[in-house]
Amino acid sequence: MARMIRERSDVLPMLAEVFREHGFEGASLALITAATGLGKGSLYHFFPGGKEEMAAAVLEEIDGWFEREIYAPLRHQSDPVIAIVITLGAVEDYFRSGRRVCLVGAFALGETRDRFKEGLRSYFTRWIEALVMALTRSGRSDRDARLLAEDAVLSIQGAIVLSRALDDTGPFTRTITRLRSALTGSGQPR
Amino acid sequence: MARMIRERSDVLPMLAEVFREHGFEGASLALITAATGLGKGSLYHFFPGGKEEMAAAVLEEIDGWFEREIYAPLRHQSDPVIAIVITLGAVEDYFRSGRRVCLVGAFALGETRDRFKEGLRSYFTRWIEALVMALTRSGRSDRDARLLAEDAVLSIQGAIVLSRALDDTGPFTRTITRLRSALTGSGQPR
DNA sequence: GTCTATAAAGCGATAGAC
DNA sequence: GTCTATCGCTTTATAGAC
Repeated sequence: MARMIRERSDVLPMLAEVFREHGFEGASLALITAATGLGKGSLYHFFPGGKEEMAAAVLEEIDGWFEREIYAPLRHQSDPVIAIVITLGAVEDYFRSGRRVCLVGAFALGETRDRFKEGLRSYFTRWIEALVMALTRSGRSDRDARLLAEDAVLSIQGAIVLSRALDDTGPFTRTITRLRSALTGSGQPR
Repeated sequence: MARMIRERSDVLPMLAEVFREHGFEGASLALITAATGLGKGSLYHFFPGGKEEMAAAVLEEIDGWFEREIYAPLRHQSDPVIAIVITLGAVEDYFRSGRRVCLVGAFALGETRDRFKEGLRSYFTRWIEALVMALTRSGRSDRDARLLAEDAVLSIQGAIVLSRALDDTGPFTRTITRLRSALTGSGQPR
């Protein structure tokens, strides 16, 4: 009977999954209480601002995860090529090879875009900037690094869309493979 | 006073825009009546199946547009390279350089995915197959054509996501530029 | 074919007991 | 901190007048 939830952060992963699967509008309080096991009372105790605060908290946690697991290694790990390969693998796991939606990307397509504007912009620009840093450290020109980084981030988003539409992880895994070679090679063809 | 709407197809473009801007769940009948100027009575007269039938009809119209303007030229136009360049331009216009969401892509991310499963799959596979046909006709190997086509379609989807998140058409237009060169070149670097 | 009125259900959010 | 009960509003959908 003892509820295992003492902190807000304990429910964030479950919350995130509901938003990912149903979107912001689709994630009803009914679905959220079912997924978290928490009544509305508890939910509003942790998130007085309601659904909007829940979604904002989820975005913040996602942001923290990417900062820690992806951006920081890309920026600071001594060998930038190793950092690229490792974080590409982490991204593949995180998105379950395209089976799992990127909440930030999904929010960018919906009317949620304006509501969480700054969070979305920051998530993508910091990802791109971290990649640019790794790529320039690995010897690329600024211009090359920038184009490559933007293409990598957008390709991952598109790969999720396509893999989900086709219900096939192929597009996502092939994209990761292509990026591994494109980002670590010295600029040759695919 | 004379209402200008005599056929179902007259409302489809307005309907499509509402679904694009608000998603399936977010597109309430209230928003739809406002956007189309039609009362619920008329709406249910044209679409007895309600919102689901409206969305299905919109998807079908989108499918028809792409079949006509994109897939058919890629498959049959005498010069495949010209077909690629022309359809890339049409795609750029259609998505307003990334300002306009791809409804099919957005549906693939949401819970709408299962509801419209066949439509989504068909839209993307036919796009990819048509591109494969143009690329092989232009002299690519089957393997090359397939990888290139999948990458092109998914890059366009990702470019929309990123352009919307950053509120900047740059990623989208750069992606079209990159694809123009990657799909019409003979396989060199970017 | 279009409208208004209305039904029935679900929504997010709040209050208050415990 | 968690629950249930409830409010007020919006939702989809239907009925029936015109």
